[in-house]
Amino acid sequence: MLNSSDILRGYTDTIILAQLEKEDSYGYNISKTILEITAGALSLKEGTLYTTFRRLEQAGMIESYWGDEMAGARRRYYHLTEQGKALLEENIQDWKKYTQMLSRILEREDA
Amino acid sequence: MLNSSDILRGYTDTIILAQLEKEDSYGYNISKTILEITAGALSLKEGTLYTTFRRLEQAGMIESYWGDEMAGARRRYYHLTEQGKALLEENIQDWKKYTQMLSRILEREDA
DNA sequence: AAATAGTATATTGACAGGCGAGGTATATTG
DNA sequence: CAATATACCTCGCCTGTCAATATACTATTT
Repeated sequence: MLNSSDILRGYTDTIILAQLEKEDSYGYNISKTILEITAGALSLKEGTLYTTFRRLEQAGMIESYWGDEMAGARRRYYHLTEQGKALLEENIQDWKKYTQMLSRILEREDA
Repeated sequence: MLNSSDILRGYTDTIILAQLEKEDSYGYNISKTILEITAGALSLKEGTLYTTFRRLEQAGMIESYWGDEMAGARRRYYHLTEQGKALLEENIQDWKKYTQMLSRILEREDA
């Protein structure tokens, strides 16, 4: 009943921002990276990924540009803006806070 | 941008089940308890609360009965079933797993 | 040369959970 | 008697996720 779609909800933004903090990247790559890190347990589906990019770009959190690959499929790279960096910091703080609260609610004395 | 509604999504069930594991309880009381534990940061809204009760009862995770209060407003108490207890255990394990994964994704070396 | 698989982006409509707004009822206190 | 607190319930909206679908280039196999 607790499924990964609902876990993801609210965190896709943060996950993407965190990836872009390391270096500029593109959809397919971010998607694969998350799959690797989580051993397949968490996957950003394409529909989610690209609608999230649109939302974050419209909000000024990321900027995009086309890569100059001479071979293979074209890639749209994303870059974290200053605003995006600030949002990431905020979201990570919030995440810590909420995790702690859920911990207080869910963890029983005997657990 | 990271709002509590999206954090909650997927966890309301688990939060309610966890409260009912301690003892039978009713909507208004669970709602207040969560507010207290989280110092107001997490609140189960009524719309959410009661639709969740319906869902969990239909799924056989909880059972309800009317309290026998002689005074005050009537209370519908909920009781955790064996199935519900099993689901709670499962959800808590999942929660730990997902938290760990998010931690791996979100926490940077410098953090 | 045709088929298959991998890389890569994008859009659409359906679905489900959370929530605001509305409603009902009882008890207490100023 | 008005306001506040306790207590329950329902309806329809909103938003994010996802399945399905489409496009296009490259490399490898048949």
